[in-house]
Amino acid sequence: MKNKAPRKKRAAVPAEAVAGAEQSAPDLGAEAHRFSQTRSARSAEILEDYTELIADLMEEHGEARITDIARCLGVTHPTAAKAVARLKREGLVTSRPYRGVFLTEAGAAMAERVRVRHRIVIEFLKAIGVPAEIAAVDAEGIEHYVSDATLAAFSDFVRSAPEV
Amino acid sequence: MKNKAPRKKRAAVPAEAVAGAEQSAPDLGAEAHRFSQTRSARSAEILEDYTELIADLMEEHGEARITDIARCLGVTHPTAAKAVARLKREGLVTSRPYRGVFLTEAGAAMAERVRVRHRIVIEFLKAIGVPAEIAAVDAEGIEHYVSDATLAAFSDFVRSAPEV
DNA sequence: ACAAAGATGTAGCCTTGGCTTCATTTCACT
DNA sequence: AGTGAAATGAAGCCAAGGCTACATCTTTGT
Repeated sequence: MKNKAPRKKRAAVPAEAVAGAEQSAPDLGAEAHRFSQTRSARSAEILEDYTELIADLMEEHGEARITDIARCLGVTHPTAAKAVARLKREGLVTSRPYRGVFLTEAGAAMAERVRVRHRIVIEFLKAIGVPAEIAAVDAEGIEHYVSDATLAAFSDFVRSAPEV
Repeated sequence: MKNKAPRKKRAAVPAEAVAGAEQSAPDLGAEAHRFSQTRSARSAEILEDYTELIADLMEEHGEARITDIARCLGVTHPTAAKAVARLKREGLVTSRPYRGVFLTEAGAAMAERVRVRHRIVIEFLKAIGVPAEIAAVDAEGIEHYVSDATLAAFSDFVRSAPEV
């Protein structure tokens, strides 16, 4: 074994002197930690999108079919099927061969959370003057990265400023 | 060839009756299109993160080293190296073996755009009452999904409401 | 000058999210 | 009831972003 423990020599970058220089946390990795969180959110994005969509489809038709899911998301059906398999592994949905997809309790709970968040983000964007169509697109990406604190701020804003 | 052209029978879901039912566009795929855009943004996220970070590091030390990049992002060095290789392929950076990484003009331009956007998003979040540390984390994810229109709205808001 | 430490490179593996192609099952309709 | 279209499944490919392990180059320090 050669390089195991992290050492530092040379012009080791302080890591606080970078990018988020407004923070004073002296621990190496304040930066890194932030990005880690973002990475986690990133991997949850797709799960959330599928879950939300499946909830919508179930509400509309009582079931969500792979083909519909795929069409709504703009992907091919094998892609949707693979994602559903993953959702199943994670315990968010159930499905039987050649049958539709259904949310489990956990899945329904997640869908509800996601839907609420989604709605708030869209309303908020419109409230600050973003055109509805653009708000719809942006919200699709933004929603996955909005923390509870930020969501609360969005919500407060919408409530306190009905028109802008 | 069997299933080639898309046909529809049975209970084909209208695709507008779902999720974003606020739009009236009758073309199949209004939904899908929105998600496609989000997917594009998703794949650009990492490029933007790296580019921005490299700009910061270059500003601080005149060069960006793989190890520093990796540490700041909280990934291992081979991961950073692979990403840099991709950035290089895309013409955003240059590098020579065992030497640092440098932004090309295109890379510097992207970094500048990203930095401006990043700053606006953070200022905006703080302006609506999100605590600074949380704003920093959320901005890291949100920034990649903010359209020009939304960014303008953010910017306007910050200017018109210095304190909240 | 040289040895050790640190930085970089290389190879290979995993997972995920895309895709195409082809096989199989269901379903709607005559 | 039977058939053909549509839906689902299964296999296999690719790129990207992670990782570990190991090899090699540079730099530091004595």
